[in-house]
Amino acid sequence: MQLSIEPNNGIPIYEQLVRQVKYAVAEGVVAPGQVIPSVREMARQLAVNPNTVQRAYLQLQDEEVLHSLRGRGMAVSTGAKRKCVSDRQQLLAERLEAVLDEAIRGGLDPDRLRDMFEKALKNAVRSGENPT
Amino acid sequence: MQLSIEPNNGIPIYEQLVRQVKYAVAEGVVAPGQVIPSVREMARQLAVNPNTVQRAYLQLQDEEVLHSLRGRGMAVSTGAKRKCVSDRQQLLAERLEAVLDEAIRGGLDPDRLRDMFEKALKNAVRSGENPT
Amino acid sequence: MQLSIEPNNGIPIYEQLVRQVKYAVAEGVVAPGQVIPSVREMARQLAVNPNTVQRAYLQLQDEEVLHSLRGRGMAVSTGAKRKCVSDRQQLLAERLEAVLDEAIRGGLDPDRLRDMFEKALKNAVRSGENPT
Amino acid sequence: MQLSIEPNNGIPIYEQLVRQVKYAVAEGVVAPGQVIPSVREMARQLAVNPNTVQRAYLQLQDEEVLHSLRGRGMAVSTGAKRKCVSDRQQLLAERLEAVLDEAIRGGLDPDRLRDMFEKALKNAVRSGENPT
DNA sequence: GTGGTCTAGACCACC
DNA sequence: GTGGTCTAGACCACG
Repeated sequence: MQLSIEPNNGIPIYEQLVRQVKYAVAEGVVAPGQVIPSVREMARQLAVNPNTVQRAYLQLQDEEVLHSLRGRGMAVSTGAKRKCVSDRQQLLAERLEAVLDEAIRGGLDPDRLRDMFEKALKNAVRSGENPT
Repeated sequence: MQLSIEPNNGIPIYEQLVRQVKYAVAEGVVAPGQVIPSVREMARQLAVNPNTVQRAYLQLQDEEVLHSLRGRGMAVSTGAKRKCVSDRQQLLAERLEAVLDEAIRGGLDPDRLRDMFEKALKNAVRSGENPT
Repeated sequence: MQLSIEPNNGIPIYEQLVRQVKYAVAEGVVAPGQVIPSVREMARQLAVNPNTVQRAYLQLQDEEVLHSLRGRGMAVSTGAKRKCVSDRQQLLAERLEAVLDEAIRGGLDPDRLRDMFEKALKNAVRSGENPT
Repeated sequence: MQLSIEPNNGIPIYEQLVRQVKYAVAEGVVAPGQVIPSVREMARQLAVNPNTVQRAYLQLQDEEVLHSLRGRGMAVSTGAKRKCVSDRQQLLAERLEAVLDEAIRGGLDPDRLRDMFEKALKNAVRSGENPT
């Protein structure tokens, strides 16, 4: 599991960690039952404060994506994959709707938005193919 | 010009004000040269601290959307309308692309996204017609 | 006496009036004893609030450049010309020194400043010859 | 980095702070990447309200001289030094020209101004050597 | 009346 | 600890 965080991009680091772990689970990069890197190890790899990693792991535990194996670390929970997949979809839907909602309230019409959507989609796909 | 702010929705009040004034200018609700409500008046209407309104107006002044008429109030600058319209479009495009970018990186395919887009768009339009 | 004020250039309007009247006196455009336009007339000509003109005249009275002739208006005082000439020079010296002082404290060396002075002087002379 | 502010000299405190930080950056007193004193620390040192310091830092952030490191403080941005050096020079040139412009319009001749310049320069240098 | 500045003190999220 | 936001209330200059 290879995570990458961008400090100071506006999104809290712990939040970036939470999302990326969820993505990794949803994509099957880490399978239920599998042990993930320790707080210390992860903090070292990402050059991040251990407190920050701890916070992310705690939140993932609250959301039942991870559970702790006493003395052995944190492991992906059973059922986490299904949960992450549907979470991802719902979160995305909410964010899309929030953006569109503001756009509509801001006076843009749906057809105009569809154009912008297709353009943005093309950019996003391309940048996904040629990661910076 | 009738603004509405939602406290505690995560977006700072002054930022909400900035956006809404820009939208009002973009939509022509207030025309260049026109004087907008005073800091105190706006603060009273929105039940918000005058300093918060002041901060929003100050930022709009920095962005050359407003300018102050000494002793008479703040007025919409010439050229502000064009600026606000293009700003709105660019901001929206960036936000759309950010969401889509993350979606693509998160493993969703374009057709799936198009579906979600249409659904979100329908919701947004409906909530725009029946404002909460 | 032809004055011109620029609203919203940062310098208070009443201050611009004070300076310009002093310049006019220093240059001999208006002579001691001569009556200057009334507050109302001046305010009308410059499209300015009469209170603002009043304030400027009051200050000029305090500085003994003008004095009021009961029922006939304000007139230039005897000795005002000499005073205005020397005031102008002293004010200018102070401002020059303030700028240079900050420049020195800001780390620029005298030779560098001399260059900038000559360049600025050339610009100022040129813009004085071809008034905008 | 040792700043000093003069309350009630007409220039807003936050503006004095902005200028002095820029000077410090231009002079290399603080290098890009370096973390500057926190809002609270600076406020304590200068016996000024933290909000006032905050406002100055915010403006410096808008001008891309500083950027915030979440939870760690404010740091000087890369490229800030070059920017500050050229800003300083341009600002000074503008102010010099403004003063000279008014002097010319006020009827003083260039040679007279050169004399005044040299005298003011001497004073400024001396006061720079024996700081009050 | 207007905008502009400043103080005092509070709460929050983040590291 | 840090920066960021907000409130409350004050004073000033300007028109």
